[in-house]
Amino acid sequence: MKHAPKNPDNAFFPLPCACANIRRAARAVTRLYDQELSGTGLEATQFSIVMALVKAGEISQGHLGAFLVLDSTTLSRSLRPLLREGWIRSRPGDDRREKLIDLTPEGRRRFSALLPKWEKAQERLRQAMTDAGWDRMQRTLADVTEAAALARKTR
Amino acid sequence: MKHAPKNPDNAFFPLPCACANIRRAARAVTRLYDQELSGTGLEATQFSIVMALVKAGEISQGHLGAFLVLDSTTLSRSLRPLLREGWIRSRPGDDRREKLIDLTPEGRRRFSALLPKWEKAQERLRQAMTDAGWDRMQRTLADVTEAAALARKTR
DNA sequence: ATACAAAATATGTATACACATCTATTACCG
DNA sequence: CGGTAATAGATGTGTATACATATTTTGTAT
Repeated sequence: MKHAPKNPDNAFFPLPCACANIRRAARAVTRLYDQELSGTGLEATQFSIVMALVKAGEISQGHLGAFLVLDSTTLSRSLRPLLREGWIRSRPGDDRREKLIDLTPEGRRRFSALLPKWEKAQERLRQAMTDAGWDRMQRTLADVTEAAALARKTR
Repeated sequence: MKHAPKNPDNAFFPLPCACANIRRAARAVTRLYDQELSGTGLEATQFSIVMALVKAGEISQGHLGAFLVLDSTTLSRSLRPLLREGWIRSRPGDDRREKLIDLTPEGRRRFSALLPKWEKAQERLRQAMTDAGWDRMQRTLADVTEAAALARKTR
């Protein structure tokens, strides 16, 4: 039969460090969403990028990075798989330093097709929390993102 | 003189996706802490690991991973820089499959020495939020970590 | 005692992310 | 207009992270 793992405990003692806590939470949530998105061709990160593009329409790499709080040079490489797999396309802007990113029609279609899987992940998380907890979370994440971005610039 | 960047807007429209939001928030917070920790020899992630070890004392790689919601195999490589730089040490456990991780005395000392920098980061974030917001955040992060871990296993 | 299942970690592979630095382009100032 | 500073993005380098797979060790059923 199966042996019990040595560590059955399931407690996530909060650390005093907000950074440690939020990173840990992000890993936990990412794992859940990735479990659901597995096999769709998109993982959590790229799903986020595509979703942002659905909202934003054609947008420069820099603006996309600013919105996602992602270094724009990081996007240089993060966008590659999406380009390779035909989700997005790019063209130079009027300002020829800029690169404008956009979804392909095919990317838009595929995104719609996998929305149900995303919703399932979202629903699973939601149901593991209270409604109040969920709302608090969304509000808090907006707050802390704003606060951290502000504090960093304020330096 | 300096030209204004084309994108002065500072709004982080929340996305419907909790995963996208928490990952974005984690990036924003990590950047802030890294700014403060810069030059200390530890970045946010490794700081978290060391802090966890301060709390936990000697602990197996697997248990450490469980606590941090980090795949234990990921730790195989994440611990390398800490070993290399003398923050931690390891030895085999009684169960010789296990590897027990512990801080070195030197690591403990260095950690204490850089605590003020960490506190400064924490303080900067805190002051960019309300007290209520801060408390809500800590509670929420505990909630969502627990919920995500639960939901994932429940599958 | 042996055989098989499960656990702990290591390694291969791919993506995620930041910062420093480099290049090309653009903006501004005199 | 010409020179310099600032921006947008690409690339080098190093860490972060997951999962699949391989290896070693341990537990358990017969």
